[in-house]
Amino acid sequence: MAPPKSPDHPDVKRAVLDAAVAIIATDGPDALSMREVARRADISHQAPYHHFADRAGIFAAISEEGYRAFAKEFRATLESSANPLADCLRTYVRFAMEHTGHFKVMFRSDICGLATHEPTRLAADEAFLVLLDFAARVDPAASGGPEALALPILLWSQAHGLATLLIDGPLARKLPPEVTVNELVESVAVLIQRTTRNGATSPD
Amino acid sequence: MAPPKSPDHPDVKRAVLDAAVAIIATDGPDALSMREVARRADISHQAPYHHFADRAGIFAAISEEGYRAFAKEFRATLESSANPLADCLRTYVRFAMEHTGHFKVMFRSDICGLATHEPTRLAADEAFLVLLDFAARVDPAASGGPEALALPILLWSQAHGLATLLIDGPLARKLPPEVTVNELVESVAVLIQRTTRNGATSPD
DNA sequence: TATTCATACTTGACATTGTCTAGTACCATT
DNA sequence: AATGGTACTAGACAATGTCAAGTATGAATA
Repeated sequence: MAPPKSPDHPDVKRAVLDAAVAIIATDGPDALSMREVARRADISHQAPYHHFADRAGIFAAISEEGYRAFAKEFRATLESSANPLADCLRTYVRFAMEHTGHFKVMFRSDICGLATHEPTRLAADEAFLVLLDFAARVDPAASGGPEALALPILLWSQAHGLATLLIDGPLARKLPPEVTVNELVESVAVLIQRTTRNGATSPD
Repeated sequence: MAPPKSPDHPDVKRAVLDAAVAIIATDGPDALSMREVARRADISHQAPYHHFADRAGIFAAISEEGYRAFAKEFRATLESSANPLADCLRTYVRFAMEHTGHFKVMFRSDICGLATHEPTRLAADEAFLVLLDFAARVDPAASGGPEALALPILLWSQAHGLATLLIDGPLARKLPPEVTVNELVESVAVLIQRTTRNGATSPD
């Protein structure tokens, strides 16, 4: 009846993570308990403990997964785009909206597990490298010197601010359908492009 | 039997705070629950809720109290001392050891209530001003300019590092009695004094 | 083929926690 | 003397994390 379960097919672990991500996406990380996760995954209340030590373990796994997925998607966009600024902003926002559960954990420093979970930290480092590449692509001239972090941080802040406002800020309820979200991202990208123009590699 | 209880004698509120501080000092902030606090204070498990909304409310009150007491003690030391660097370091460490419960909450940004509790933020601001005065006293020349924060932050870091190592770090268990703590602080003060000498107001 | 054994999971029980509700004592008004 | 608000007590409840014991399954060994 049920799919086969073996160490090679750890679908229970997957189910736990999926349930956790779903809970976090709708009710936030604070609403997550081991028992609630088990209930949603339709397993016994003890099953999650065979894969994760505790809540923190689940959070760490989710953020690790999130960092990896983010780095992958972001890099793909970066490498295939002729207009990295607009496309990467779009990717950032899309990631936050499509992986809200991951996103909400990744940037909560108290629960993301960066300090405690080694693989999570590695995944985050990798994601940060992609961000640096992105900034270097936007303005190669600014990638040297002591203030090399200024541009990546600015770009990151802009994307992150827009994304968080959209997924759980006041902006989320002020916009009707998803179509307008794309348009919004589009126009914001144009604005950013304008303010970053001096020194940036403009294709014209 | 019991002392009189009135709005002017809120000894229950005091008892709650004292019990909470005691718990935190020995077992850390995470060990604090509303019921445990009530148990220690020898009151009903609901009594704390008449004075504090929840755990966070207690934490905020404790850190506020801590910031105020710290500012007071630190300022007193600063104003009466001929050798501010050594004396203030001593005061910082003494405060951390005598008010460990407060201290452990004051510097846990996730629970100290700085972001949510207005009076707590005000108390913290006041304490920070005293720190700036201290740095200005150590080296008046460094108090102007854009990097005016460098010295206060350095001094703060030194004192804070020593204090935290002493109250719950590995250093805490490697030192036998309290007498040697004083000697340790003394010798560290000498070292700091030496490294801060250039530009500092030396009394000789 | 039968035995052992570890892993993955279920089930039940328990103490603890936060919270809701109702009740009591006291104090100040009126 | 009646009223009403404040400070607190006391009991019950659902939910959580955790401990202990049991079951199934699949691989290793004999």
